[in-house]
Amino acid sequence: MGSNKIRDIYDILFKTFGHQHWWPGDTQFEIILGAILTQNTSWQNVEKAIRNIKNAGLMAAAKIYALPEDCLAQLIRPAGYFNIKTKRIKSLLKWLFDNYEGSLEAVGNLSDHALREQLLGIKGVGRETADSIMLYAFGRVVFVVDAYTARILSRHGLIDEYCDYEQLRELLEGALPADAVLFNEYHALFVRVGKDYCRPKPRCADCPLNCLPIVSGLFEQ
DNA sequence: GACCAGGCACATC
DNA sequence: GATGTGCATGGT
Repeated sequence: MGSNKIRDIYDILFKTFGHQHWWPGDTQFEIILGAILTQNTSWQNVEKAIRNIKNAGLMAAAKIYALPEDCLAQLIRPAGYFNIKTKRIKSLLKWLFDNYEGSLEAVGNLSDHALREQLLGIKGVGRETADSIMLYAFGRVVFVVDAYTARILSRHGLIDEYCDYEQLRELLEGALPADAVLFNEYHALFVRVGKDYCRPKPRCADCPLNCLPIVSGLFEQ
């Protein structure tokens, strides 16, 4: 029930938008950094922060770990919430260096379950950030749920908008073949159509998913 | 000038 | 367990 619709939505999105080439990042470390920087923040702003770090020649775990907090905060300023994100990045790096000598390769030896538990234990890494790191930095078969996922599926009447994160993740993982490449593409496509059309105030004209009848029922005054 | 963005932790009830 | 709030820059 509903699983065919979930596949149908994927097909429409992929036909409309094609490959999204996610995650936009050159290295495993850059992906992880981006996962924290993009929390409740547009990728456009994150790119500025990443560029600052690269221009300073600091895009490496050990270099960021050694950097004073106020320096890091200034570099990532364009990404917003820069004081909090500085602490989150530092806490992730402290975990990485305290437990794995700074080696992401060593982290990669953890089982899916252990990796997720470890990531969720880091202050500043919640479920979406952990799952983004799992999927996009480590290629684990985890569906990354975000605000767009919930909004889009709820506007198609497939879920309650305030559906629990884990329930929604299980729904998607159950409706789709367990394939990291597919999960990668689908999450990126949700973000793509969400940004363009499925905003809090919907912009349904020309949206390829065409949930206008449902949405107008929900939002008309 | 509002609205919004690829969340999360923490306080309070 | 559910709900509310602070965190902050930058594009539309």
